[in-house]
Amino acid sequence: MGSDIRRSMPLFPIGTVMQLADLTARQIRYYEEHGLVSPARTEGNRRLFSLNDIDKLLEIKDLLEQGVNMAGIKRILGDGTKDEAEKRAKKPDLSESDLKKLLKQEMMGNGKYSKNNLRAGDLSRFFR
Amino acid sequence: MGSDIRRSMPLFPIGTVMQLADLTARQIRYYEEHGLVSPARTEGNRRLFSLNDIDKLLEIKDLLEQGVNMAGIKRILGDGTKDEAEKRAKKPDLSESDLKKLLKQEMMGNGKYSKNNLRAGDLSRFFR
DNA sequence: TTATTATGTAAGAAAACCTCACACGTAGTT
DNA sequence: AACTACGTGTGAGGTTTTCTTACATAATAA
Repeated sequence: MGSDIRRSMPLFPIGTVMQLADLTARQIRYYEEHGLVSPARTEGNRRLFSLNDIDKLLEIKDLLEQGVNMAGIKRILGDGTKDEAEKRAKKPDLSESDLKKLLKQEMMGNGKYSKNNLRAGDLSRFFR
Repeated sequence: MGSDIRRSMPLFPIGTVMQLADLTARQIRYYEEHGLVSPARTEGNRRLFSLNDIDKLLEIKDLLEQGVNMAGIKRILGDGTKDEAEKRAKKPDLSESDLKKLLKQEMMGNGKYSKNNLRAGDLSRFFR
């Protein structure tokens, strides 16, 4: 549908995203570094995030809080590439060993996080 | 409804608004100076606009393009005050003379504007 | 002509953001 | 215990963006 372009429109600077997702700039840049999000850039090289980006950041946060590490999140959410075709192609689902590792980690979920501003998926219903 | 708080949430820096509404920073600040919009501010005094603010800016732009001047726009849209009660109280509708002036101006609509990124009201359906 | 209106533009300062780079706590490994 | 890897904190130094203030200008109104 056409709302995809709206949801993928680069609108928010990192400061706004920090507040909306309750993440530090360091965290957000780190996730980008790992290819999980690929915010657009202004002419002056400032990051501009879309609603989709923010949704993804919330999912990342969620998974991290559940004990999943970067590698696991990459397998689950895929990289920030917009190429859907490639995304499908490169989806050999989790391997046995990967799955075991993930389950092992989720098993021992640590509860060291608390004040969430937004939960994953919330942004889907954020506007209108 | 509850989406009011979402639509009035301060999210966008002036740069983003400039692009969305196709207005210069000067214009936006000028309209604020006249009390037509009242964007929130960051701790560091940067303006943060809400979706409602942007909608209003688009309406202002629209009216200006139709030849209505600031005074007229103030009467039509009211100031940026969130006080709805006051807004209703101070609505003696347009006076005869005001109306005549406005109509006269709208009559001779000048067509010196062209590349609109968004039209007034568009943002209402912008998300989701 | 002169005043007003809406906008352009420039200067100087401050906030926000950028990219490194290094530090640190925790957890797992040797 | 010592070492390593991971996710994040923090600081330095630099660039971009935004801020206020002030003056200029084209078009309209008086």
